[in-house]
Amino acid sequence: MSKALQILIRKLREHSRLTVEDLAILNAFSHSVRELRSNEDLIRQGDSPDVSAVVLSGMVARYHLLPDGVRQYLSFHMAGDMPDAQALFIEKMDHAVCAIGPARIASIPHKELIAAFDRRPSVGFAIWRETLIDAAIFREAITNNSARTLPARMGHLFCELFYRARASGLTKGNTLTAPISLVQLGETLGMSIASVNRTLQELRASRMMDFQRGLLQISDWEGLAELAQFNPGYLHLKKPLR
Amino acid sequence: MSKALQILIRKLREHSRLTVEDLAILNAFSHSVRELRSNEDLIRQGDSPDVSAVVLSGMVARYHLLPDGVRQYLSFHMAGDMPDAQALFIEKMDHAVCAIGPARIASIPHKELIAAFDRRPSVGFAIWRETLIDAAIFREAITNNSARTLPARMGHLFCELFYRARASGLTKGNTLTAPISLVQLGETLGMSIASVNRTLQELRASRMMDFQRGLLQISDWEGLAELAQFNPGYLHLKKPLR
DNA sequence: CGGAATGTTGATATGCCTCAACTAAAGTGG
DNA sequence: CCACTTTAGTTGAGGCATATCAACATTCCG
Repeated sequence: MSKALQILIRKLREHSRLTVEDLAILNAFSHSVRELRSNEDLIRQGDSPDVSAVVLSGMVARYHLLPDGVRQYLSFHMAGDMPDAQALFIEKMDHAVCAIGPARIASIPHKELIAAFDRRPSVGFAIWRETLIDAAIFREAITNNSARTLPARMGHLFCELFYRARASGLTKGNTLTAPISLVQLGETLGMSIASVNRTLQELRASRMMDFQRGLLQISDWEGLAELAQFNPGYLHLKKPLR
Repeated sequence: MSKALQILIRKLREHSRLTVEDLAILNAFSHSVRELRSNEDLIRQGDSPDVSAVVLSGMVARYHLLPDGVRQYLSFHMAGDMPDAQALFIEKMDHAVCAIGPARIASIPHKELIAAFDRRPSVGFAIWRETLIDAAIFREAITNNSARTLPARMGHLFCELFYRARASGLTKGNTLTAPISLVQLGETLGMSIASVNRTLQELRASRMMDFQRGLLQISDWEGLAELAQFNPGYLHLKKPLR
C-alpha cells in the first residue's frame, strides 16, 4: 500500500466514486518519487513526457513562457493533484510546470495509466474528471484576470487555494502554507509587483486575510468570499465545505 | 450515415486516430438537431444536462455570468466542436453556452457516449483529447488577457479563430465569418468597448487584418501572428497548416 | 557574515476606462 | 418599400487606476 498512491486515491475520491476494483488497479501503479527544489522545472514547454506526476507534498505551478521572456502562471497544484495529466493525450507540452517551494512528486508511466483506463473505464473517468476540474479552474482564471478588480482578483486566488487545500486536509485552522512570492503573484494575476504589494496591504487592512512570507491566513472567510465573488461550485467537489 | 456525426468524426480526426470499429460506434449515436437563434442560450450556469452538443454550423460561445451581471466570454466554438463536453463528467455547469449568430447543434445523450467509452476506450480518449485541447485554449486565454498588449491580445484571438476554422475547412481564402459584436469582443478580451473599437482600427491601419460586421479578413498572416505572439502548438492539431 | 533575492515605498507617467453625444446599420411593422 | 425603432459602432474629452521607475529595507541563504 504505497503512500504516494494513497494520496492520489484520496484526491480522486473528493469528486469521484471508486469501486474496490478501481482501487486495486490504482494501487498497482508503479511509480518513482522525486524531490524538487524551489523553482525547479518538472516539465518544460515542448517536452513530450511519458509519465504523469502526482504531487505528494509542497506546491507546483503551471506556467507559460512568452517569446519576450515574460512568465504567466496558470494554476497552482498541491498534494494529490496531477499537474500534467494534460500530457496524457497530448504530444507536446504547451506549458511548463515548476515547483513553488520545495516539493515531492511521484511519476506514473503513461503506459500503465492507459492500460488501466482500458481495463477499468471508471478509473479513466475519475482522472478525466480531474482534468475537467482543472479546465474549470482555468476558466475561472480567465474571468478572474479579465473581469475583476485587483483586490477581488487577489482575494479570489487565495479563496480558491484555501478552499482546495482544505478539501484535501492541507490547511491548519484558518492558515495555509503557500510559498508564493509577490513576483509570482503578479505573474499569476496579471498585475505589477508594486500593485501586488499595495493590494495585499489593502486586503490586510480590511482584516479579512493576510499573506506574508508564504503564510496565508483567512480571518473572515465570508467577507473575503463576498469581496472576491468566490463561489466554489466550479471546483466540483462532492461535498461542499462549511 | 448521419451528416451530424460526420462533422464530429471529421473534427476528432484532426487530432486523433480512429479505427474502423471506433467509427462504427461513433456513427451509431442517436442525436437530435436543434436550431439556435442569435444569442439564444444552449445551456445555462447551474444546469445538469444529460446530453452533449456538437456544433453543426454557426458559432457558439461559453461564458461566465458574474453576480454583478458582468459577462465574460471564455471561448468560441464552431462546426465539429463539443462546447459542453465538460459536462460529461461534471454535475453542474459552472458556465453557460450561447449562440453567437444563428447556429445549429446536434445533441447526443450522455448515456450513449459513456456506453461507447466503456466498449471502446479509444473513442473516449479521442473526446478526452478534445476536452484537453479546450483546456489548452483556456490556458492561452489566461495568458492572452493577462500578459499581452491590447493589439496583441485582439490579434491573438483572431489568429486562433482563423487557424482553428481553417483546420476544419471553414475559412474562405483569407476570410472567416464570425458574427461577434464589439461588445462581445470586449467581454472576451477584458477591454472596454471604446478600446475594442480603437484597437480594431489600429489593426486595420496596420493592414494586417480587418474585422467588420462579422467578417474577419487576414491579409498578412505572418505579420499578425508575429504581433500577436501566435504559436499554434497549443491547439495540438495533427498536421500544422502553412 | 556578506551577498542575493524579496519585499516596500514614493513619485511620475500613461494606458485604458468612463461618460456622453453622435452616426450608421439592421431589424420591424405599417 | 419606407418610416421608425432599436441595436451596433464611432469619436472625443477627461480622469483615474495601474504600470513604471528608482531608491531603499528586509529577509533569506550559503
